[in-house]
Amino acid sequence: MSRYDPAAIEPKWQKAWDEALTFRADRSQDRPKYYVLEMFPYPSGRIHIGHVRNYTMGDVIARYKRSTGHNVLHPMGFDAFGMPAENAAMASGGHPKTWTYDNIDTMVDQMKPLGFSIDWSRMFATCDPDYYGQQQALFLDFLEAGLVYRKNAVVNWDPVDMTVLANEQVENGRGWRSGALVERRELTQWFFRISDFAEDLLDALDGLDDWPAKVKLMQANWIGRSRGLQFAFSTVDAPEGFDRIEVYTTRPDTLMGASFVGVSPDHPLARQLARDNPEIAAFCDECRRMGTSEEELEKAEKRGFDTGLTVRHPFDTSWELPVWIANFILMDYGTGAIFGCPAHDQRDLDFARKYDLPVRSVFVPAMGEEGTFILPEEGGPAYVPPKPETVRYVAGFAGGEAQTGDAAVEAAIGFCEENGVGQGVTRFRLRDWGLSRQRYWGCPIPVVHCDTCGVVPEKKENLPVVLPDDVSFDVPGNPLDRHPTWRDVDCPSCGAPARRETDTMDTFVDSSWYFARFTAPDAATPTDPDEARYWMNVDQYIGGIEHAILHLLYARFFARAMHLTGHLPESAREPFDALFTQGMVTHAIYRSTGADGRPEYHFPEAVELREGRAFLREGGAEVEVVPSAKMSKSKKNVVDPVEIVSQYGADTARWFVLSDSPPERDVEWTAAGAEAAHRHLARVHRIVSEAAEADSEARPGDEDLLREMHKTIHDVTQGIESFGFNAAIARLYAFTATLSKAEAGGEARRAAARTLAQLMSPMTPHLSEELWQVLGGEGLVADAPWPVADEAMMVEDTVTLPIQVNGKRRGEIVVPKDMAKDEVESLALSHHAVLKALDGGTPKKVIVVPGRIVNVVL
RNA sequence: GCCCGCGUGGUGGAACGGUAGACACAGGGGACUUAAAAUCCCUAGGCCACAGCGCCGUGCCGGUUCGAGUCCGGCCGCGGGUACCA
Repeated sequence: MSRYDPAAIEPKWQKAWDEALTFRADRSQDRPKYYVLEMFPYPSGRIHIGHVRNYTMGDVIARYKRSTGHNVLHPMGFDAFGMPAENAAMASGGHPKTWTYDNIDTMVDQMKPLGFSIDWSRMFATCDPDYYGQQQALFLDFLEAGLVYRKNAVVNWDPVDMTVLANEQVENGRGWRSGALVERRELTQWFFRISDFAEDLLDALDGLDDWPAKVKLMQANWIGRSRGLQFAFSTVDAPEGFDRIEVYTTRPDTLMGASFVGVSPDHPLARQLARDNPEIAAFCDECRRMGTSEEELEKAEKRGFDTGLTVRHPFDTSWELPVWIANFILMDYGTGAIFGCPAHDQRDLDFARKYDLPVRSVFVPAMGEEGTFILPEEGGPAYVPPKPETVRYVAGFAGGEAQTGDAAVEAAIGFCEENGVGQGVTRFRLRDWGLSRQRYWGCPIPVVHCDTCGVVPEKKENLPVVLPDDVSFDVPGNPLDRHPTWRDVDCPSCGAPARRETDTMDTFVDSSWYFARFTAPDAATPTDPDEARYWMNVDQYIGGIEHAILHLLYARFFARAMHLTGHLPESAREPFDALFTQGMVTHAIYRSTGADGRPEYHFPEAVELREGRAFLREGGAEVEVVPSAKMSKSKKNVVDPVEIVSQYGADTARWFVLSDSPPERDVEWTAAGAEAAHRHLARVHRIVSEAAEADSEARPGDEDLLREMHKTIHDVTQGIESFGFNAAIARLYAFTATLSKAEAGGEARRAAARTLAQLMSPMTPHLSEELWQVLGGEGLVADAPWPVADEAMMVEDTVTLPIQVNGKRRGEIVVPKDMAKDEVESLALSHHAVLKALDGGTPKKVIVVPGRIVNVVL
């Protein structure tokens, strides 16, 4: 009997699958199709243990679906454009292209030994001119369909490096390289009209039954449908053209609590005033000296500037409100102007207290619920109850005195419409998607700027517009902008000399349609209608929760836009039927304090674990253990999958990343856990090999073993179907133990062993092929039909029922499975623990849940 | 700040509202061995009068229920997202 040797068996079976083209996505047979997709990786350089977990989950599904008779599409590619390649070029002088393709080569070499059932013939990278050329064709079609337009938008501008910064490149309001204070600068940029689809993107969430509820909720909140009132305040003594200030509010019922009007520093009125008031100009400039991220804006100290102007309250023209410019009002949302009601908005209250503006409550808690309520005007916090809650209006103007916020809002809108004060409108928080990036390593936007014709789309026959190779990164900024010749082209319309657009596309564009391209990666058009109709939708999409909003929303928009432009069928407007979001792989951090008092981190290899404590191998000093931290190179708590595979084999790595944690949660990688997984696989190898050689006599334990086998088939199948991989694996551990201890004959043990090998095959495909062969299975286990549990074989005759007294467990009884309820009840009542608790009395109530529990209530 | 999650033994975790701690790691004890490794077996939430039909226990406080880790409300801590990181 040979010992378990993954180094020998894994390459052997990978070769066998390759030669048989086992995992080619093939639609020649008339079977149902199944498309499983894991979010493709960014080619950072090396695969990460998190990738292993992500792709193993997809692989389990892919292999399982193959064995249940599906034509499976399971592709892989690379999300290859983006900033890290340019950063690497700046740091070490290479070229983003070489850096990226070298990384892809390395990562493919690292992924293949893991034995994923991927159709590698479909692989592409988004930086392949063939892929981005098709993306440019999509852009032109979207442009023609009116789905793209240009407008001004603000970016983070580094005034020293003279370059645009990403939000993550802004640290505490300063450029990460130059350290200069970041400014906001306006540029003309391209936008996708995603907001036109806001309602549809929101409503269609209801149909996504196999998406996590939390993701749908996050998307719904992001899209943010709100019902409110749009109206105008008329101004007093304002500059010409500013007779009215349009505002939008979701709480028109609080109009009588208005205490000021606020406008964004980017509001036209603020800009107009800044022209001849240097103080206002200075204030607005200061507000603009801030990053563009919502987080930064929201967390910044709320500041304002009194313009000296006033507006009249719409219900009482003698009531004047001051107009302030405030740094927390976004020009992008609503009309860029609000009215502040400090009593019912904490932010407005903070603002009012800071600048000594009036506070006036509009409503108070409903009768009988006041408790220790303190009015905001008397020092209490802003009173902001949920809108469905009933409150009592003390300064209402529409609807009853006691009503819910929702009812009051509707009544207020109705009142305002009747009196010509404003209109009820539905708005969305979702903004159009700005896709322009002032960077080199991205998909060029295929348009030309001509002095006579304006913005002219490139002709499709001239696609792809290819990135030039001869660029340098020795100075900051976009190399396309300073390239000597690349910009110079003839206008596609009039033929006169013109300039190419040098902005490239947001990398989210690249990842918004790759799933469609996988269905026909070599097609001469973005998709092949026939292939798309067959393979779409993605039946199961798997990826990180960090993509819950942006990537998934953009992809949903793209699928709609691709349908409108004829690239996807109607049925693929919602491209991902089921979504699963997996957790991270974490690892302990080993930390000590260096001579300079700063933390020093140590690689796991440098540390020895004894009795739960950690010591340096070198010198033996004890180090601190910080458990379950996100892996990061700087903290030195990374685990290299290549190391794990060479040490234990791919099957061990695959088995372990699935075994210890539910897939949606984080999993902590521990060396001891991997070791144990490996020992278990070796044990399985030995037990199965023994079973293969056992004699063929029938034994009394046969029936027990086979019943356990059918129960295992049932549980493991359920586990895989419901993403309960860890539970499926726990079941397989138990069944292995049962098999090893079984007093069963050779035939039963071989049947059990064959089933075990098969049930493990999605997780440990190489070992399973090997065992399948040892047991004389026909062909490849990868091609064998999935076993089906025989329900009749699973039935147990008796069941153990816990007996509770007042909800506390006091004993248990073993009864026939189908015993009548009253019989169970009388049996339970004669249980000694119950008799003692009753002490001669009678129970108030006896609850019998058949097959579950008995609860005696005294 | 705002939106969304998560919190259970020494550790990772299991548990259709129904026996809390399955399965595994680390620990303890034992078998085999000249010895070790490997393998196998047993044990294992805490507390106590140390073994009982005992008490306590799923981040904290309160509620619903015959029964709550699970549902509801409020807090605390950690993580993800926050529109130019992917």
